[in-house]
Amino acid sequence: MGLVTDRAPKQDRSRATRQRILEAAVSCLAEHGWSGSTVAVVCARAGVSRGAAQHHFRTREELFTAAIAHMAEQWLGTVRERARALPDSGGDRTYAVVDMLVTVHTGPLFRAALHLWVAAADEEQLRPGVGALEARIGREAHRLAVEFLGADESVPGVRETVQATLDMARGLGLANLLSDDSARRAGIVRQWSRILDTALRGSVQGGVGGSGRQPGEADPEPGALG
Amino acid sequence: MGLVTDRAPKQDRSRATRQRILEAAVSCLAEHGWSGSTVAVVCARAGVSRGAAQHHFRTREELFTAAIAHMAEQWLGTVRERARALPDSGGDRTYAVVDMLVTVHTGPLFRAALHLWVAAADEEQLRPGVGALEARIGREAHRLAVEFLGADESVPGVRETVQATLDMARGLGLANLLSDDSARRAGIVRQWSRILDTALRGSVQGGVGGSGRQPGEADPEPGALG
DNA sequence: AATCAAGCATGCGTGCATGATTGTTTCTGC
DNA sequence: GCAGAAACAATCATGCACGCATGCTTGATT
Repeated sequence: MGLVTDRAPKQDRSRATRQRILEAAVSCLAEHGWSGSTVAVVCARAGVSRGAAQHHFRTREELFTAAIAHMAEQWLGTVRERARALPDSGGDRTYAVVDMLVTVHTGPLFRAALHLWVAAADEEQLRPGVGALEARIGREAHRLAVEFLGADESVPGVRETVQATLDMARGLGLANLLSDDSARRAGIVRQWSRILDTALRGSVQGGVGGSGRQPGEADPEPGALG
Repeated sequence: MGLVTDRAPKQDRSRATRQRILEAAVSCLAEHGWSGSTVAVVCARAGVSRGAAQHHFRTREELFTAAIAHMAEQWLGTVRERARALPDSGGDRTYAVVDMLVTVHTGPLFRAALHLWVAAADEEQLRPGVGALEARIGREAHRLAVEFLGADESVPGVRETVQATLDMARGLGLANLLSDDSARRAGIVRQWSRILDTALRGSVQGGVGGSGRQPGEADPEPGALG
């Protein structure tokens, strides 16, 4: 048959090392930040040489662009995994959902994404990739939060309430960066879930200005993951 | 009299350039991030040579340590300035306070602090200084929020509600990093100010687990500024 | 078995940021 | 007015990270 037009990656080893490099990149982002995640550091963590990384990704930017997509996959898997452990219904479920949302914003994946996020604010080369990650993760996070909470977005104010919950989770994840914030966080999660439960039941509703948003059309929500 | 033991900075020019370097450092942090804020860049923005900066701050770390303190001063001034424009009372006041808190988390000062914050998660040399900034700003932010909102922290749950508000503001500030998030933010601020107003009036209260915190003893709240 | 290409490792050159050194101007004290 | 120190400027030296170019190893094809 013809030549190697299909670029068949029959070498399983190649894909394996590629995966190792990507996972090492994400880990290094969480542990050493953006500028600290040099290709040499990533390669050292992956246990390969710099030449290997350069074979798979010509430039550093290309490497982390791929790592961003890798992170999105990991995040979706994490959330779906944790979602199975949620209680079926009742007031406990609201707490469980809020706790889960906040928890996935305090893990290593969120740290990595946060580093990328902040770095992308200045490094122009990162903005497109991180922007795509942000958009995708944000939409998914909001969609899953609405689903898990059983919220009715056709009720005015509910959408904003859910968004506020996610933004608070991001804030808590940010607060957990430097020091262990788990003690303070626990109390906030409890209180927030109470307030959220009350708000979603209809006590605190009301149209938000003249927005008049339809349930279907989503405004982009910034994404962050844990 | 004796020699220059008192280190009297009689040279006004010296203090002036020092201030210019510090302000340039903060601005560069907001615009170029941590690793992008090289001393040469800061000096270029300040309009001085690298030697001048090196005269005032021997090392880069020393420069940004001083810049951190400078930021804290600026932040306090900004908040006090904005606080004077708050309405006296009524439901509008809650909205105005929330809006103000969120606004100061979307400005250049918050961007600079955010960059420092994230950088300090990895750069060990930055942690003490940024930790102090975080502690001071966090305490002040919480104290001012309680004061402006007229919240009664002796009521169980109120403290956590205020903290959650600040964490949400931080999350909104983070969301505003890459893209202009003002439209989405406006709706969230409106909705949350409604919920917060209801929560602070006593509808959504309740002890937070077995924390049993006394009103006086503050747990450290992470700081962020705008 | 031989050959060829992909996967991978090693060494080199360039550019940049930091810190240190030296030189020049400006102010202060006697 | 002069000496001395401080403020500031300019240059040098070291280290690091990236990208490239070369060479070795492994697996696939015939």
